[in-house]
Amino acid sequence: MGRPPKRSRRLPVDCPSCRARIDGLCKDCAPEVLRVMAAYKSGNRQFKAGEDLFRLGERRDELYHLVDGWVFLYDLLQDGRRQILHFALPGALLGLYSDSVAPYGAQALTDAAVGVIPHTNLGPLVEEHAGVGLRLAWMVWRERNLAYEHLSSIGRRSARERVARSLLELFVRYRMQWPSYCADEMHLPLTQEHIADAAGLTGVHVNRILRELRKDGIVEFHYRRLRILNPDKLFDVAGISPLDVFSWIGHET
Amino acid sequence: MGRPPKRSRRLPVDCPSCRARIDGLCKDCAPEVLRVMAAYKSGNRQFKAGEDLFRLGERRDELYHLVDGWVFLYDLLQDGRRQILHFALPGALLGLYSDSVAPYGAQALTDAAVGVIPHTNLGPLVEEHAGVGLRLAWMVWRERNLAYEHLSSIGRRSARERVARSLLELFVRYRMQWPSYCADEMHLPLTQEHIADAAGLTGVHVNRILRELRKDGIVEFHYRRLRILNPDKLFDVAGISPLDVFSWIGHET
DNA sequence: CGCGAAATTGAAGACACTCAAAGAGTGTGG
DNA sequence: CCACACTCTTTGAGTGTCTTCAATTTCGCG
Repeated sequence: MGRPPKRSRRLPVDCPSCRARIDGLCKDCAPEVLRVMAAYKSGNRQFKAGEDLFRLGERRDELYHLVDGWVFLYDLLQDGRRQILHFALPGALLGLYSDSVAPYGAQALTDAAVGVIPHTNLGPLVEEHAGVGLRLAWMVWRERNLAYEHLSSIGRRSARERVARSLLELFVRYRMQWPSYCADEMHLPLTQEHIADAAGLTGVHVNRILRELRKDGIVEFHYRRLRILNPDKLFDVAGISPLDVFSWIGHET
Repeated sequence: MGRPPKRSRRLPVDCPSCRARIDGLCKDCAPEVLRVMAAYKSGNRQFKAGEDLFRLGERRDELYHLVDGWVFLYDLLQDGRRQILHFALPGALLGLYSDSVAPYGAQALTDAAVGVIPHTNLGPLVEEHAGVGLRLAWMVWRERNLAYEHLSSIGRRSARERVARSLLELFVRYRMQWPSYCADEMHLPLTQEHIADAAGLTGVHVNRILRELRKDGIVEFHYRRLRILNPDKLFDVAGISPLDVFSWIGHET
């Protein structure tokens, strides 16, 4: 089974054991910095699966540091069409800068836990540890690059390529969270509709594409279980070079 | 005529007169900070229209601060399909972080001028002026948001909506560069093919959409001349609230 | 076991694409 | 200054991918 060992969704009490250290703001931080970061947090917060962390157009004066669970960012048009912009994994920064209106919503796919940092603390935090500002910029920059790739996928690729790319991205990024874990299968807490809304397609059509991919022995995604049958072919169908994945996970190349 | 007064494309000699102060790294900086920033520059550089600032997959160890001219970022697939990711205006940061491979190319649409900041200077710069790190993060964050809106447009909107949105965005963002300037017409240094590649459509289809929009008296775009005939209707067709534009230009709402 | 949400399949139609050719505009060199 | 070459734009006809609508089946959960 690809399912990771069952963990409670409670927030870790202290930063040193926090999973956001794998890829979040605190990655590679000296323990001393961790203590400082903790000082700038105003608290923690839990969300249930399906719950909105914040909605389109809401005001927020805090930054969420996702510590556990899956969250997706989405845009909603007047008539109900939905576009999923990003799937956020632990370590992601979900809030906003400055006291402005949210240009997108954020919804929990699983139970989720976040650390809360008020915006007003951001200035002083960066003042005290200049490296954090750069780290912040770097994280946002990586998200922007992911958005750009996503753009390229939706704008210029066929449905088959798009679906393949979505699954591949999710698989690779998830696997980075569990470096020691190794399997061709995982629990992916999405419906086909989520994939469709991320890929700019309809649920019906995603279903047909998945049928093809399954028939071709490339990948299976069925009731929240994702299994990679033929990785090489998957990269091929997605039109992606294995080298590209380094940019998803923040490696230097 | 909407054409701005003819300016030479030479780089300003000193920061205080640089146009990147309108919306770039240096916006709202104290004069003292400007002097410091200048100290971290390694020099300036010029590019001709049509020239690549850098190509997909190239390595760069410097950051470009666009000072004058239009540049677009693009992705290129194996088979030649092109996706335009972003149109950059003066003030934009074009380089990369860290010594990594460029995930996209950048090409000048007009003659362009940039200030060059080596990556190795970034750490020390931020060390000296912590605010710059935050400003950096904020700029990238805004670009990410623009990418998200773009994503939503391509993924969920009709060709008509997409083209309208592209033109509207370019018009509004350009106008911000010339706050005192006011006209319903501008020189837009793009072909219909550029619009198509940005909107995820073909040039032929963009042409048909433009014909419709012209016939409906909403907007004209013909041989690099853009004219807004009916702003209200344009917002309407683009499916955009006038309030949304604030996020494009970096205003607080 | 039975209910609701998600997945699956079919048939018909729409929107955008491809291919192809002609017309308009721009720039260059004679 | 005009002519030629080139790029960009425009238009038509036919095609294909993806959508829409609707019905049925499967799955997870109480």
